[in-house]
Amino acid sequence: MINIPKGTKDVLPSESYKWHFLEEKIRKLTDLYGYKEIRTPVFEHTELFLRGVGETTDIVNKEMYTFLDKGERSMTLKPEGTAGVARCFIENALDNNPQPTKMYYLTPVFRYEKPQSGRLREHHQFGIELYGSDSPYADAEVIQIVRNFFDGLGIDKVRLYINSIGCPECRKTYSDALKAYFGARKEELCPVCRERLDRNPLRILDCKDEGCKKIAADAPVVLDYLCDGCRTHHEQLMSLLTDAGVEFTVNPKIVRGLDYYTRTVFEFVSEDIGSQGTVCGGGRYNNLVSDLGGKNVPAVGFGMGLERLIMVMENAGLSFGENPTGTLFIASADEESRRLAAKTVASLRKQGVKAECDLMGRSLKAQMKYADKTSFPYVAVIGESERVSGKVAVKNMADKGIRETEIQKLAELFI
RNA sequence: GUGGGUAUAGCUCAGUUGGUUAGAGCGCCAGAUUGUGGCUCUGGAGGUCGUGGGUUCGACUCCCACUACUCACCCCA
Repeated sequence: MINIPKGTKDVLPSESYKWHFLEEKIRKLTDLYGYKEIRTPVFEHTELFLRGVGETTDIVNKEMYTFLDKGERSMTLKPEGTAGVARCFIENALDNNPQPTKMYYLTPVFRYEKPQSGRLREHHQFGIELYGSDSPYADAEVIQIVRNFFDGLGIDKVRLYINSIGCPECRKTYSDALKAYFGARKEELCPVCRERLDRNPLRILDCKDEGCKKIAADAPVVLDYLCDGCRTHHEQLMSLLTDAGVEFTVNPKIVRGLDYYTRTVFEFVSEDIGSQGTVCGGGRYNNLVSDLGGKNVPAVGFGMGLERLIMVMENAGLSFGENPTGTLFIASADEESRRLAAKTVASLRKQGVKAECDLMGRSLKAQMKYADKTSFPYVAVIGESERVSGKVAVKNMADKGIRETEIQKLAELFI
């Protein structure tokens, strides 16, 4: 018995309609906002993520699915969606097109983590990538897409938190301030944070350790250290969100785990799905394209975890639409009639009617049970008398109503 | 990587201080007089009781190890 790899999930035939439902919503939503789908490979050169996501991040350090291919090249299954898009943008010189470039993706992503509720080794993300604009209007549009999407699904208990972590210049002064502040109280920090002090003091703000939390509460706030450009950007974004009626909470402690972020960062968090409550995370990454060797192209976007989104929706009892069923089941009353049933089904399908017949060699009664259990709304029985008369009764399974018609004209009832 | 919890049928679970052929409900399959579903009834299939050791006359039950699942930390979607 070979079972499923740790941290992965099968989507069973009885559940795939939920994914189709979301994917359909996503395609309509992105079309409404003018975003086109971009598809990039599931694996890339490892180097792309080292440079794109950042070598100090946990994702790159200990969570990547990296392997050597038969040509001894180091490849990595994508741990997030943005780096591949940036690579593609540069490689295809998409900045030569009218800007901005508005893209979305649906992709599996892979991280070697210890699985728990809401955290898998393979999960799926819907992401938005908006390249070419440094305007806060772009940040606002991207955030509004998420809120609009949630609204359309009936999700109301997911809260938006925003922050600005500045540009490399103001982040440096802030980082120095943090080092000074935490450095003075180094002994009180947890061991992990003592390590972080030198490499990435921003992350201390995010620590869940009670002692660290207390100290972090009075730490310098990044928003006080923003340069004029970054502060203006942040303020404009907030007023644009207010104009749009998008509620948000400024949380100076959100930092995010990917190095490429600049200025705006945001998270949409649910309280109801366990400790892994972030359904959507994103922000601005103005230096990613240039860091990867492209031109100086600013960008903003987000990634949304679809498994977590489904958890939120199931938790709230929200609808994924109907699981589609067939329309007409044609049962056969005897062996002689199977051929006519099969021929009739084939003809109906050509005319676009979702028709099925028995493939199990079952009795008529068992065929009826099957049609009932699989929720066919209509059933027709073909037997000796139907073969002779060429007419058939179509039964409505819900109200037992019967309609007579010629076998040849069955399709007319359903078109 | 660090902790806690749990492992008995496809699913949800019983299994009495260790004692013969391991049970239920649901689901699945087949029947309940000859061509009609839902309700009811009857029957059937399906488990090396997570794996490997140990204790014992005897282990699903007690002990150890391993593995898997799960929740939390870390991190993130």
